[in-house]
Amino acid sequence: MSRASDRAYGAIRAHLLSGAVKAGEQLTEDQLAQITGVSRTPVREAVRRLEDELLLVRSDTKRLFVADWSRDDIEEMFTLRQMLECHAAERAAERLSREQIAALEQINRELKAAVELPAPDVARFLDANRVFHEVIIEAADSPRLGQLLGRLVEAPVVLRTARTYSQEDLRQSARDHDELVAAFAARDPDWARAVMGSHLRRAFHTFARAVGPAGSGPAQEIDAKDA
Amino acid sequence: MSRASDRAYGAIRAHLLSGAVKAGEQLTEDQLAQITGVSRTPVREAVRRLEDELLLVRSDTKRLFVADWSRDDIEEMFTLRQMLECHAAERAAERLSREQIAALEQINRELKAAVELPAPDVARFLDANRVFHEVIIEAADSPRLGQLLGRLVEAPVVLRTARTYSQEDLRQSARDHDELVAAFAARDPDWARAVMGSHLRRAFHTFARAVGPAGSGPAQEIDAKDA
DNA sequence: CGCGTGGTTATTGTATACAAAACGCTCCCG
DNA sequence: CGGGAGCGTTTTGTATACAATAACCACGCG
Repeated sequence: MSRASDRAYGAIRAHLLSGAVKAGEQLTEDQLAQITGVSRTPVREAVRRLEDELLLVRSDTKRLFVADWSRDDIEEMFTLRQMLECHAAERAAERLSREQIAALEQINRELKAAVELPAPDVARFLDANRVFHEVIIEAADSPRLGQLLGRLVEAPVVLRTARTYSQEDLRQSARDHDELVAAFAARDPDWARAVMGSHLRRAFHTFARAVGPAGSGPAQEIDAKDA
Repeated sequence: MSRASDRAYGAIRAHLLSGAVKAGEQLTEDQLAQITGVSRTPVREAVRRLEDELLLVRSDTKRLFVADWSRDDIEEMFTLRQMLECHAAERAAERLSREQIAALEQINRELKAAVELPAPDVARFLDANRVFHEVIIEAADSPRLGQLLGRLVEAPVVLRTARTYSQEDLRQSARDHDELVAAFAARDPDWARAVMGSHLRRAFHTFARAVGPAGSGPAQEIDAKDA
């Protein structure tokens, strides 16, 4: 995409995930323009993308806030993601080339390496994890499916709560990926779907544990007052 | 939303669906600004929304074109919509109030009236149909689900091929809606899901029939040359 | 003392001018 | 005759100034 609006997007996204701003906090386009070093025009474009990804939300009167995800919001997101990504895994099982399957194995080796260093490197883990899932979605060969999933996987919680992963959580993810690869190699769509389903559902519970039991967690109030 | 960008969105959308422009044709922001009577700034915002809804697409070098849906694109869209809207129907069956179910009955009466006039009034039919589905999605109480479905149902084919509906097609839709209402009244999520599934899958075949057999239909080439 | 009301400031929305990039054409060279 | 480099034109991207709207605050009235 365009240079300035892309830089703005990346900079704002990094700023949000860095934890420098609290959920529910108000932001202004001017602030973001200063932070990113570009004018408000590309900032507005970047902000629209981040709104689509639900990292930012607007109040009823157009004021801009950092999104605040409740536990129910997270569950809803994972449910939708599971529905779509199981479908993707099914299609991928029928379409992945041998080379792509080999690539997935390689990516998962990298992922395991990130888990097993003296201490797990969560950033590297997340990166490999993201690429792994992207390859599958790509192989599903359904552009709109990819577009819809793009929205969901950008959820803020993913990075925010990353550090609450235990090493055992990470290891289990790697094992899930291994089994996914096995399902792909066997060209078994049902198997792939099932593994993806449990993989994502477990991921939800890992996140949910960090946020708290059902019914708790931040409330998504955007009254423009409680900023 | 904002006044000018909203007017631009509506005007451009109407312009696209009016058939005044051919699929695959190139558009420029200036043209659209003239048509809509606002400056390029709100036009660009409107265009971004229409890109999200896949009514417009951009070439790899940012040129803007009217989207051209192949038969496979349409099938993909319906498959995703079916996946998501079946889920919505399931949730709605557990959540619809008596008042909402009564409202659905009323909407479907309106829909039947549109079908049975001396000649069917397709515009009225589509309007009632849209409202009917919106009520269900609303009742599903899943904001992101609604957001995702919003993308899909805006597909250009819906209005473009509307006139290819036979009266019998419309009557069958009305019967499907009746059965959905029955499933909701019975509070039976499985029933609701199943009816919604067949309803949408049949709708796909109705559309596909208009476009032609598998493998045919426009190709989604966006090489910026064939405009 | 509560609460609406007017004015003031902060924030978002729009228009316009300019910059950057891409397309298409011509012309030149092999 | 084909291909590619250069240049003018078209189209998109960005900055800035201004307009419209919403929040805030203080004041006065009941």
